[in-house]
Amino acid sequence: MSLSVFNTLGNRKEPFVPIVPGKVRMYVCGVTVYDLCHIGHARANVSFDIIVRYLRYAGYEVRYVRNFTDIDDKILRRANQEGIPFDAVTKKYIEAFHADFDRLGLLRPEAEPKATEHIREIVTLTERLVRAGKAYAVNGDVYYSVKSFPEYGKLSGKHVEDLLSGARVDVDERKEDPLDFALWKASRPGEPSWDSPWGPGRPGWHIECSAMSMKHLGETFDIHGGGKDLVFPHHENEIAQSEAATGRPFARYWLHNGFVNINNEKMSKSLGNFFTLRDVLGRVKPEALRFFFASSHYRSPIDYSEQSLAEAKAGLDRLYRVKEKAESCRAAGAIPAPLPEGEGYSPLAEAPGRFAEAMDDDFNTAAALGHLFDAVRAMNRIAPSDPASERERAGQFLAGYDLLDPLFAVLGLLRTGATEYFRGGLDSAHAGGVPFTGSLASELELVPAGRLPEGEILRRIEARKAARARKDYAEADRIRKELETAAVLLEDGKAGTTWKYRE
RNA sequence: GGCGGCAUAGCCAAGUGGUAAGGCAGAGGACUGCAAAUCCUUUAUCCCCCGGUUCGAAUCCGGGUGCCGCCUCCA
Repeated sequence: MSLSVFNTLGNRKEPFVPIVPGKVRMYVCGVTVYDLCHIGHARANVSFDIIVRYLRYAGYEVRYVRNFTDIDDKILRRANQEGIPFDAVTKKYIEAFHADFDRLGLLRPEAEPKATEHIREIVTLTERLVRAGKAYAVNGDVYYSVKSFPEYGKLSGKHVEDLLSGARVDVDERKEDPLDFALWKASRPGEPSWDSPWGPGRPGWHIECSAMSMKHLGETFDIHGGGKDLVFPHHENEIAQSEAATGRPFARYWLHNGFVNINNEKMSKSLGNFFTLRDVLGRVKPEALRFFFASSHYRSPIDYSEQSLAEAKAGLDRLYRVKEKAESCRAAGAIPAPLPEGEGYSPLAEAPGRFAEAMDDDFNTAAALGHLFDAVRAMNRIAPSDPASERERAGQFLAGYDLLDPLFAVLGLLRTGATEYFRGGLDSAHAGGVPFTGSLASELELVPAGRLPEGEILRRIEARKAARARKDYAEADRIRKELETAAVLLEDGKAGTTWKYRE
C-alpha cells in the first residue's frame, strides 16, 4: 500500500509520487498576522502538522515551509487603530502565533518566510512577468493579466466567463480586465513602502507565496496546502503567476483542509463567530483539541461545540490511561516481552500496518484512530493489575505500548507524561513546547488555583488507607467524597491507591 | 446564476460494489467493601427520498429534497 492524496488540482485522489524519490517539498499558506489565531487556523495547522509527521514517519525527508503574511491592508488598519508601526503589529502576532501553536505541539517548519523579507524576490518575479507580457504597470501599480494565462481556473474549476458574469469582481478603472489582480501596489502617503522599478509600493497578496515558495523550495515542488477558502482566488492566482513566469508546473499536489463550523456555519473573522485558540486552550488541554481534529477527516467540515470537545477529552483520557499503565509497568522495572498470540491481540500486533493503511488513504486520521482504539482494547486485555507482581504481562504491556507510541506521535497525541496529563493543570501542560514531567511540575508548584496540593491529597489517602485497614468504610467513603468535591478522583487498585484530578 | 461538497445509530465519525469500524453517551454482566477504570455482551435488518444498473449498492447511474462552501478579505 502506498500513499494516495486528494489533489484539488484535478479534484480526485491520486497516488503520491514526489519529484525526488524519498523527499517532499511542501509549502503551506500560513496566516496574516494582524490578530490572534482562531480555531479555524488551529485546524488548518494541526492538519498539516499531522501530514508532515506522517510523511516523516513514512520515511520521507520533508522540507516544510509555512509563511507569514506580514504586510497587507488589515495589518495597516490595525497599526492605525493601535497607533503603532505595522511591524510592531506583525511582531506581536507572530509571537502570539508561536506561543499558541507551541502549546498545541506544532512542529516548527524548516522555514517561516515573511513577505517583507522577500521584497527583492517579489520584485524580481514581478519584473519577470512584466517582461514576459503577462503583467502590466499602471501608475505605480502592477497587475497580472489573467487572460494571458489560458489555463486560468484549472485549480478551482472556474471559467473566466462565469467569473465575469458573477459581477462581484471589483471594478477598477486602472485594470485592463476586471479579473486582473495586483502584483504590486503603489503606496499611499504614510504607508510603508519599498522601492521598485514602478516606484515606492508594496507587494500584492498572492505574489508573496509564489516568490517565497520558489525561493525556499524551487520552481516546482510537491505539496502546496492551505484552507479550502484559499483555493480561489489565492491559489488559482499563485498558479497563474508562477507558471506564467517559469513556464513550468508550480506545485504538483494541492491539499486543502475543510472549515471549522459553528452551528454548521463557517467560523470566520468576517462573520464574527469565532473562538480564539488562546481562549479555547484556556479551557481544554491542547491534545484534546488535536484529538478533536484528528477524529474526522481533514477535508471534511467539522462542527465545533462544547460537547464535541468534551467527547474528545473523554476519548483522549482513555488513551492516556493506557500510557499511564505503561508508565507504571516501566516504573516497576518491566522488560518488554513478546506480545501474546491470538486473534484477540491481532488489532495490537497489526496496529502499525492498519494505521499506515488508513493514513496512506489521504491521511485518514479518523480511521487510523479507530484502529488505535482497537489496539487499546487489546492492550487493556493484557494490562496487569499489579505490574510489580505480574512480570510477564507487564512486559507484554510495555512492548505493546512501545509499538503504539510512534503511531500516537504521528497524530501528535500522548506527548506528555500520563501523570502530568491527569494531575497537571491546563497551563502547566506545556511551556514553550517543552512538557514538564510530573515531578518537575510539582517542584515548581504548578498547582492550578483552587486545587488541593499533592501533599495534602497524599495525607488524606494515607488517612483513608488506615480507615480501610480497620474496615471503617464510613470514614473511607467520607474521605473519598471529600476529595471528590475537590475534583480529586481516587482509584483503588491492587498496587495501591492512585489519584487524578478530574476536570 | 456558475462551480464544488455533504446527508451513516441519541451525539461524533470511518466505510466508493460483497452484506454497517471506532469514540462518546446508554443498558446488562464480570471485577470491586464503595467508587473509578477495565473486560464481556448489547444499542442502525440498515446508511435523506424515489427510480435504475448489478447475482449483489451506504457505496455506481438518473431524478428529487435538505444543508454547507467558493465565486469579495478569509485556514
